[in-house]
Amino acid sequence: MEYNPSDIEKKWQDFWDKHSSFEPQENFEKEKKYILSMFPFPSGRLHMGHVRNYSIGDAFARHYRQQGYNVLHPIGWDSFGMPAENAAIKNGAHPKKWTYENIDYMRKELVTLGLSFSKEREFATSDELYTKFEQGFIIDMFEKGLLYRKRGFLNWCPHDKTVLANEQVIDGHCWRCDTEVVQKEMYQYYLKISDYADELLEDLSKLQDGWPKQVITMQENWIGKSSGLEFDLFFDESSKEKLSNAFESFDVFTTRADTIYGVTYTALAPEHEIVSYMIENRLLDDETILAIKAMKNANSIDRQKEKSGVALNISVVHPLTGKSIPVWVANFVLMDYGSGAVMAVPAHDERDYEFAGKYGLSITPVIKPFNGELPEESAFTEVGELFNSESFDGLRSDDAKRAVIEHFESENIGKRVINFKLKDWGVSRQRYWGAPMPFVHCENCGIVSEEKKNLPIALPEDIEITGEGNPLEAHPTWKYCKCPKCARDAVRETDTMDTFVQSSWYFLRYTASKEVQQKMGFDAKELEYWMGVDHYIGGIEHAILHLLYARFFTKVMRDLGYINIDEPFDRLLTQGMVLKDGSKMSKSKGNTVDPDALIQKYGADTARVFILFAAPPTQELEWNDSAVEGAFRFLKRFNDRSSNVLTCKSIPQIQHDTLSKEEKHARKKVYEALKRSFEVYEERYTFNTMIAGVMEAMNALNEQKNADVWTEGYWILLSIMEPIAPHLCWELSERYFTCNNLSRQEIKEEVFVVDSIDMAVSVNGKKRSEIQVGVDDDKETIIALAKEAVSKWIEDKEIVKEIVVPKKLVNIVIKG
RNA sequence: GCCAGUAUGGUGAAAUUGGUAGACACGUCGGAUUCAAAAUCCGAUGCAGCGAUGCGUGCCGGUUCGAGUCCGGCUACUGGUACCA
Repeated sequence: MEYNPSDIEKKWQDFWDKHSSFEPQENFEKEKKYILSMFPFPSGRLHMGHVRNYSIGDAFARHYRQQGYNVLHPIGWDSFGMPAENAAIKNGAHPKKWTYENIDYMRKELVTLGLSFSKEREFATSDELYTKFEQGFIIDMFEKGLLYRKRGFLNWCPHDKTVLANEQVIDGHCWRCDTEVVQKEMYQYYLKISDYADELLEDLSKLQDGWPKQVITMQENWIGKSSGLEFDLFFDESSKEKLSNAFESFDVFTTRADTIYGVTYTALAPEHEIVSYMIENRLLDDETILAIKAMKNANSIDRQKEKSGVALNISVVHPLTGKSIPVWVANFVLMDYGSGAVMAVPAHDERDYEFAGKYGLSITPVIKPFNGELPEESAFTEVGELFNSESFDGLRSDDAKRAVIEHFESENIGKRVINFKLKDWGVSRQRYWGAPMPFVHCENCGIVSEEKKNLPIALPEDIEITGEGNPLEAHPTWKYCKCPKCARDAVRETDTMDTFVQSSWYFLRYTASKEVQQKMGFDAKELEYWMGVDHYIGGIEHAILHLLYARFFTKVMRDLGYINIDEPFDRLLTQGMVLKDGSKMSKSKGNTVDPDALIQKYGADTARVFILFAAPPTQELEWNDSAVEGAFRFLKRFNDRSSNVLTCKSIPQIQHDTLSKEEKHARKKVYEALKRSFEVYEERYTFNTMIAGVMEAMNALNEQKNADVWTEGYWILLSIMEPIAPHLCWELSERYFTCNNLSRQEIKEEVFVVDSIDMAVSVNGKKRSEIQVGVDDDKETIIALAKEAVSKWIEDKEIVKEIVVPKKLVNIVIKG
């Protein structure tokens, strides 16, 4: 029969829909698998990154269904966020209408891909029901003191009177009106992720077996725990006077206490309160003030690139030597790390060295290498021996760190502290299309959380989005309300939540069955059964922020008493980006390839086979139109050659030892493919090699004519391929096996038994020949055979060594 | 800048633990079939060389009997960098 993807794909999509084939079962006795692909933002159309993500996830889900598990494989929509507002600005579309129309379209696209998602668990994070439960959690966090307000700096466009996301700032200017962007200090809501820094770091060890090493390393570095010395630097008398005695000293933090005698200057962040004081009180000249403002307004990446600074013409006193140290402002000193001030030791820190070189500041080495000289053109940052350091001279720098901190502590002039790079999570946004922060500003009571019975606090729909100001702030009536505490007139919070808040608990929400969905966010029993997620699949670009926030949120939910797990994702597969023309395919770059056209031309099975075959999932995938054809031809061949298969209801029993060489080889290839498929799902995730194995088996089957071998081969191969190309496999499986083979298949070890082995023979590590040896041949026999095979290369040469690697190779080492 | 990756034929890639580099495909070339073409099937295909053989996993160096794999130093590209999601 001809391969006609559009017919069979429609047939099976209808069949699955009619039979609700992919709903999880309520049977909690059964072993479960929770397979989750990261949910999409409904940008309008699926892109290839989605196709890749969901093809991988669907392969897991279908595989584990075949293995007999109760599988939860849900999908939903990460539907709040900036692009909906951008669309409103551009086309005048209402964010809600735009979003839900996109969802309707994309849902159909998912169906045409044949993805085995549960239907009853689907939701969008912009659904009021979702907002309702989320606002409840946020109130709990606020009441527990995990949510607080403080001032923070935001990109501000003075013309549009609006806050800009980093991506909306282009070369320091507003994306819409090109006005120069300034940093404005405003009150923001923050979640205290820093309270969980230690646990987030420690629990990474629990994820070691299930998560990629690189993600764990990135998270470790992001959390950035370091131990060091914190101490005060006191101003000298004239500087104090200059500052009108408003400040006596400031805090600095260093991880290199051993270099304390090498301090030659000290640097403050441009946002430091002393700097602000000096600007406000006109203690600096105009040029200096402009330079500092420029530092503040530069983005965080540029600030770390080209170092710049200005002297404040004030000085502090070195705590041990009493020497005078000039105070500078430096762009690379960050206000939200440590205390926003550093002691600078140019001799032993790269950044300090570069800065000192640029501004002609003095460099005093205090650590020298154990052997050899100090480098002349760079900082010496390795472990060495102290000198120029009074009583600490001669200590190793790592011992000196301890000794110096102890000295500071005993003199009561400093202390050991632990610092984290991890900053608290700013969760408020001055935007419309997000979940409103459920708080009320009352003149009497301050900030008051809304009563849970009034949730959700839903968005008004009659708004205008122009890109200027905050639409909720501008709405004529929405924000006016009564204080939940004192009932007086009050004003609603107009900030909405970061969309990372929604994606931090959506995986919990999926565990809610239909019966509980209206009543609560999730049910404890259901959650206990389904969590944690067995395989979480998503882009590597989420390695830090989303995954860290989701881990944090899970721990907070635990401490609020909602759940009792520590980590949400047992195993993580980070897929590589789908690239086109060398860069990420994304809605913001507009370099997407449309999957619909691909499906229309070749069918979903081809799209899925291609995308899984083209590269291992963790690697980047550069788009290549021409390779799709090959995937299609493979499926066509797979379909055509099924004409060799006999109809049956169970796997044929075959006497292996009666078979010809080609028949034996074909069976071996088939079971090798099966073996590999198990490895792929459990450990390796390399679907490309799994498909290659199936292709090899197909090629081997084609070398022989035994109908039973063909039939057994298809029985197994259809089972392996079903998670990848489900429509064709169900079709063939129905035709020949009444679908009886779409289940767990057993490996038959007899096919792997061999009586001879091919070994390579190399001379000095260079392959020169091959030999065939018996399974039980001893080392001497093998070496003798090998020497004969390479006699040409070794005659008249002195043999130094003979190495035999069993079942692999023989290496003869000769002299000269 | 900082953190994390990646680099193998004309192309996508394979080589699971240091042990036969290039499996499986794409493409190209040749053949069969066809009035012809498409589709399909069969065969060849790392580079250089008629060949023997030599060279070959981004670059430079090292460890080892043996390195795509381990170590040191570079280069290029990609992701993240806290308001893109």
